[in-house]
Amino acid sequence: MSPASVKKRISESTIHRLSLYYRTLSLLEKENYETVSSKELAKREKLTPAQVRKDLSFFGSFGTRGLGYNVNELKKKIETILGINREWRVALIGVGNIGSALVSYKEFAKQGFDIVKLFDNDQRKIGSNHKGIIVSDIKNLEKEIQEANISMVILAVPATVAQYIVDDVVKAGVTAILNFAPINLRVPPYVHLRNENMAMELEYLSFAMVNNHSPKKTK
Amino acid sequence: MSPASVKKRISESTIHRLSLYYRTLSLLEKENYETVSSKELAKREKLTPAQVRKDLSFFGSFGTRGLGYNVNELKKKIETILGINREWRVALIGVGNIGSALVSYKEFAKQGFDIVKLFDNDQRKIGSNHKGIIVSDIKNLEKEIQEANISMVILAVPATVAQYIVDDVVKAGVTAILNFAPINLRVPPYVHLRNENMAMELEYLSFAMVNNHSPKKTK
DNA sequence: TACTTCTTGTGAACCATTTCACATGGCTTC
DNA sequence: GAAGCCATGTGAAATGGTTCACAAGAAGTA
Ligand SMILES: NC(=O)c1ccc[n+]([C@@H]2O[C@H](COP(=O)([O-])OP(=O)(O)OC[C@H]3O[C@@H](n4cnc5c(N)ncnc54)[C@H](O)[C@@H]3O)[C@@H](O)[C@H]2O)c1
Ligand SMILES: NC(=O)c1ccc[n+]([C@@H]2O[C@H](COP(=O)([O-])OP(=O)(O)OC[C@H]3O[C@@H](n4cnc5c(N)ncnc54)[C@H](O)[C@@H]3O)[C@@H](O)[C@H]2O)c1
Repeated sequence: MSPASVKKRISESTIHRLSLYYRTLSLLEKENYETVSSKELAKREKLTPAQVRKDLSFFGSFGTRGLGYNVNELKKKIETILGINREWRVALIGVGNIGSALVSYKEFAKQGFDIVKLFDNDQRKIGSNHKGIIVSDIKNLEKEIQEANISMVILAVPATVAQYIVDDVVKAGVTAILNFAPINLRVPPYVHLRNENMAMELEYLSFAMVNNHSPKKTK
Repeated sequence: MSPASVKKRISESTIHRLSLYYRTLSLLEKENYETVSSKELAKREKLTPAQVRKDLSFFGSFGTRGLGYNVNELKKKIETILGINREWRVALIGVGNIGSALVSYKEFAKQGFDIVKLFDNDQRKIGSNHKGIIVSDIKNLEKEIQEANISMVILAVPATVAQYIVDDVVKAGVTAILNFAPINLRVPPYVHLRNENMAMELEYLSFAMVNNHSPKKTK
């Protein structure tokens, strides 16, 4: 048993798998499963039961020997671990092709990621209404981010301007950024940055095809 | 020296890093760099020089001792390794929010990923024109995929129908799929499947914020 | 209560990836 | 053409992640 207070380095893979478990547990809940074993969970994710148990064991012991895990209980535990048992106030910057798609996506809000602010620099877009949110002028970024109590930013602007905007976003006090621009952004060490890079996934597929690379897992 | 013919298990991380090197080499080329050292490349990717050299060494020896790598030459080598020195004919299924964004994205074509077919089942979308491509009826999927010589599919349909469509796509002979639906798809072992899951990245950020998790690298 | 069955939680073993460290060899200068 | 410099390429060591294997606990049965 390792309580949450004990600092241990949790690997990126473990966190990603927790996301997968979470999604599957939501499904199992809908299918009215009461309990689930590491074996069953593993089967659904194409992992080993030991992997599932080890992942969970980093955060505590949530199961019952001989029985498995209570679906609803484990789901709530993972929500707490991932920090999605709360609202995250998110701003989206760059209401273009990909930005608009993301605003329309309702699943984010269901998981606690509430897009409450939109920013752009295009006069035709500023003031327009997207899913009930009025697009703000990027000029007011710092002020409005602070007023709206934003803690995460989704960045969907052209790569050429991404670094400038990130600098402003960091100045405004935001410490978590999901970036869609295909560029290496510089941020201070205390800022959490993730890059979403679709071209990279296509390139991986291309490599796999050319080399007949048998994949072990799908990310 | 390990020639391309020698089969060796290359890790997913290595392939992803090759994508990063590729992007940086393209930039360096524009900045008129003639050569680049593993040190410089590593600095730009926030990796170690040894990591860069080891990654490349799996595929051959492309550098010159004392000098570094020729930028243009290495870029071409990586293009060959990744299999992006050719055209991939891609079909996109589901011309909704995210699908439309992807069709408009010109960078894919620049890297050899040519979206040449669109499919949907919505009568209002079938027959409409997106960036010069007429949306086809999903009913004709198999026939049109084969006629158009498609080898990759981008799937941007609701999770509820994704498995049915994947089954048809596989039947049509496609062996590479990039899936945006948040669901575990079943495919035969010879089909390459990658999942793009944005919620997972937000959840990672959430975890990192809550746990003050210092990231080592950004994916 | 004793016995069987089932599945967790976890050190230890195993395997993969990253980093180290240095011999090697090309390039330049004198 | 010898010497010095520099950065590659790569075995070996170190680190990190996954799987094994089993003790132990919970539930059901008799
Ligand atoms: N569209 C895709 O499918 C796709 C796929 C992968 C990556 N991306 C990346 O995502 C980013 C956005 O792509 P897109 O296709 O949505 O582009 P887009 O041009 O449609 O949208 C960019 C938006 O950013 C806004 N913008 C530009 N400069 C700005 C500034 N200084 N401040 C505020 N807003 C500004 C523009 O007005 C526009 O609304 C790009 O970096 C692109 O490379 C897009
Ligand atoms: N929009 C986003 O930002 C976003 C983010 C992450 C993941 N996703 C995922 O991407 C997928 C698409 O999302 P979206 O927001 O673009 O949804 P959407 O509803 O806008 O688009 C889905 C498209 O698929 C088409 N479709 C539905 N059933 C079909 C069928 N049987 N055959 C062919 N076409 C069919 C619809 O007509 C529609 O055009 C979903 O699985 C969603 O969960 C979307």
